[in-house]
Amino acid sequence: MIDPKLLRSDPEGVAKILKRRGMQFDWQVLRDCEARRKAVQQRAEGLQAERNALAKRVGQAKARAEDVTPLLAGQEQLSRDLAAAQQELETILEKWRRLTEVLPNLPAADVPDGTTEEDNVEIRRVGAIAAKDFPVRDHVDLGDRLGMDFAAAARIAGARFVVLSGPLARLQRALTQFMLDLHTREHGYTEIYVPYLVNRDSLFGTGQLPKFADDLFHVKDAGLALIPTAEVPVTNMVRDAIVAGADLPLRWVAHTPCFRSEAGSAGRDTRGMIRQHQFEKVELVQVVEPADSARVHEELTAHAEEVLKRLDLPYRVMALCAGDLGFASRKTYDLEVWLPGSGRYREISSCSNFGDFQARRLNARYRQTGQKPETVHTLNGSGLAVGRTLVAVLENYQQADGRIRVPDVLVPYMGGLKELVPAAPRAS
RNA sequence: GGAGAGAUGGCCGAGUCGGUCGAAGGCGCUCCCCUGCUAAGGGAGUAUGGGGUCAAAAGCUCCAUCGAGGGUUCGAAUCCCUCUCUCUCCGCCA
Repeated sequence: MIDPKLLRSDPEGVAKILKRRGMQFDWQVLRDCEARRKAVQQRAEGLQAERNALAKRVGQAKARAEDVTPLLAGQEQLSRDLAAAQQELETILEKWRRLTEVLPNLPAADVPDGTTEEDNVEIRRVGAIAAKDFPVRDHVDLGDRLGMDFAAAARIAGARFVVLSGPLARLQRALTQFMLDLHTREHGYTEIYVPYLVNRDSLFGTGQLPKFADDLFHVKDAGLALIPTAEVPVTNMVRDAIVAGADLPLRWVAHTPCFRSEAGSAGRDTRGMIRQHQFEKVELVQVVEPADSARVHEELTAHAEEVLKRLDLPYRVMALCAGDLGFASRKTYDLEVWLPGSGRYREISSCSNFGDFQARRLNARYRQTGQKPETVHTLNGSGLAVGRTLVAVLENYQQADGRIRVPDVLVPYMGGLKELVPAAPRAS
């Protein structure tokens, strides 16, 4: 939610900033709506004050056992006027909500200009891409005899699911454990376990609703949806709360499955584990004081990068341009890992500073002792998307014979196993 | 799933037959006094959001909010309805 005070006082200025996202919106409608709101609210509140004063006089008269009928004369008209004014005000407020809750966050000043992915700016590249002296395979080919089974998943559930078995299942668990341990032991995050089904208010708070309902799996009977990311339940920890200033920053790390309908991406990334309806993710969330959020955004990104560094996976950091920013974000860095199988970098983490945008929708505040409550800032980032990390490990650690070397940091998590060995080709 | 009880300010908790209740009291917190330090004590203050006034802040003032939504009424924390959540007992169960 954009600060309503800003929206009311300078809708044109807001429209100008949102234009950087490639977004046109009719700010004059907002301005007119606001002008009417002010007039009607004043009228409605004036009538309410009148009614309250009358009720008070009636009460006092009754207490003195006086006849109250003369006082009640004319109140019918008042009731009708009041009801009409309130009705009108409600209509205007509803319109205001409808117009403003779909407005995305304002990009930070240092977000690069641009309209599409193509305009994102590479900030840095880390890790050398190892030259292979054999034909590289992608994770689907490699996984085929390691326990990656898309056919079984299709039978069980449908397209865009996968079954992992044996060492691959364990590798996924190892990656998860490694990430959780790194963030809890070295980066100061508290591990948190949360619901995987969330209600409408939670989805509204983080910005998935009302605009992006189609991206979710809904459990209609229960009025709930499967989480598309742990960001939703974790960030909602502070919804409708006033946190003590001394308790900030809040830092949480959660491992959850994520569920996405991928409506609108039919035909895209249909091969392999890159784009699934269900995938595992380790998510970092921070709730901080406004003055800290820009710095924390850099730190949180570094925390996610550290996972890639320790896995020795080559990656680059991209600053998203204004046109490519997510709905709720004021600034985002994407981490893209090198995938030899497709010869390109692929997003494996997205680290965003939401400023006060989510916090406003969530009504999430903090209070310094003796001060007024103030809106917090929220941030999050994948640390990392586990499924895609698994893909990256397979493709970057493959050997000429199809074996996968286990990254050093994962060996303890694999019970000492140093190599994944493909099963012999099936005799058929 | 069955039966019952409840939801009030940062926390606990009172609200009588609906009337001057944004709400007693306590705890906590803030400031001041007292005190060699600590402990104890005395005093004052202490919900949130919005509108108006103001250059702005302070102040003043108005409106809303006693789980949420609707209703009855001149007037609802108090009465009625629906929903959500919590608790107790029984049943079932990972």
